[in-house]
Amino acid sequence: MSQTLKAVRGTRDLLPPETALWNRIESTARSVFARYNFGEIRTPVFEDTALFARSVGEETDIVSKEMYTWEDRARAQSEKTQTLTLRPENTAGVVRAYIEHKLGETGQLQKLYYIGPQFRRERPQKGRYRQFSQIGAEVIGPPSAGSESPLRDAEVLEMLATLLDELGIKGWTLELNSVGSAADRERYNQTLREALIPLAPKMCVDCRRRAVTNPLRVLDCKVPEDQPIIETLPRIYDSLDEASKAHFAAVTATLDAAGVPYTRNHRLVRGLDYYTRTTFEFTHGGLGAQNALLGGGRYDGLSEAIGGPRAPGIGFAMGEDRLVLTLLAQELNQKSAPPQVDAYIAPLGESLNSAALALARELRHTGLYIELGEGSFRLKKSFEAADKTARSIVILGEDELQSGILTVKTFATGVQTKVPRAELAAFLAEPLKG
RNA sequence: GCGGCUAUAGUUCAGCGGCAGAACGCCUGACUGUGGCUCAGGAUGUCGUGGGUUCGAUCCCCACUAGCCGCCCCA
Repeated sequence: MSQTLKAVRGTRDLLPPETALWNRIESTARSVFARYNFGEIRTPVFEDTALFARSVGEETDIVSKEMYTWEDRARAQSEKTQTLTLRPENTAGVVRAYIEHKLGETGQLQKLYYIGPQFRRERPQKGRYRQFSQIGAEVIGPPSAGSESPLRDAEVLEMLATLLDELGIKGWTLELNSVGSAADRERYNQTLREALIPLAPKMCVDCRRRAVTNPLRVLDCKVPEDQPIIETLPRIYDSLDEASKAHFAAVTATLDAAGVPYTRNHRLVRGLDYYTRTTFEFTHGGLGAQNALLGGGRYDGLSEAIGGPRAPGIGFAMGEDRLVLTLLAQELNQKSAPPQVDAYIAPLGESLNSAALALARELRHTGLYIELGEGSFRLKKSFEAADKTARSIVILGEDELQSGILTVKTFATGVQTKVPRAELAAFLAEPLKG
């Protein structure tokens, strides 16, 4: 019994016409990033495992159980084996590249974006795949370049609001919080742990476990009965030092001035260890449990954590798969787009096939979108095929070839006319006719 | 990693312990160089994979695989 080979669990093929939507999303993102003076960075799909362990955090689920990791065998005795990992996210790779290429030495703020596949070995669900694509950007640089300024946070958030609007995402929400410095966070963790000692026994089993293992995660609990208790817990804002409070106030004031709507979410504590101060999520209903379109935040200590110079930064990662799902759901109610193909060339008889390709070549060189039929088709079949794929049909029979005057029928109007070959391209290029 | 639901035509899905079904799509013709609307006809398939029960399994049971939903976590 031969097994048919299939895409492995959690991976999938993207086919037309959906790939057109992916391209639209990516070109929109590139266009917005360019206007904000971001340049593209492309880092390797795999990296030394230590990079992720030291940046994302040894204890996070991502690193402890979701990475695709393998031992790269040595090819020579002098070569050491290395433990490699398919990147589970891209910020670590970008910061590694920033350090490796000494971009901090330029003294300039680095504004970098990426679009590409990431890999996590999670249980697949709708909007969650083992190979998934993220669109992300990072603003990073030495403090002297202004990399710590709350203006940078606000600008990134304002850019994201612009991007989601230009993509046509309706009804997004920006949720904003601050987790403070690494020290603030540790202090809060301790405060929370203590506050939970008397409360945890009244909460769900997961919270009882989290109260000990990872108190911050209690804030994410969705069990309705636990909500009143969670509301009484200390808020992270009260554990922030004055500088972090001031930073957060400046971010919100700048957003207010720019007219970017947001809601404060005291419970928004992100899972990756490297986040400091500002953290945020843009969410959208209709994605089920995977309601986050994108998430991000500031990571002022990340560069140093992986052996680089001080290089504060802020960035985000957007789930491209989820953008596609959201846009597809929105477009369900809209009528399908008209065919992009300008004309379908129908040769009448196989002897006209070569003349048809020559004509198609001529028209395509003018920039027209042309589909080429097949001379063995009966004209009726050519019409049926043309009507499904193109806005018009160009009939190429012996008469047309001899006279140089082609027969063109426009489907939208049903009008059929004779057009000299020299005028054909111009005729087809007019939207109302072609 | 855990729990629940699901798997039948290209697609969306019915179905039943005893010949494999519908709609849409596809093909052919009515119409020999004219599509859409209509009418007539046609083909859809290892019923996810492997085992078991049974005279007989697409149906019942088990395992596996995959998808969906939730948990964990996260984009």
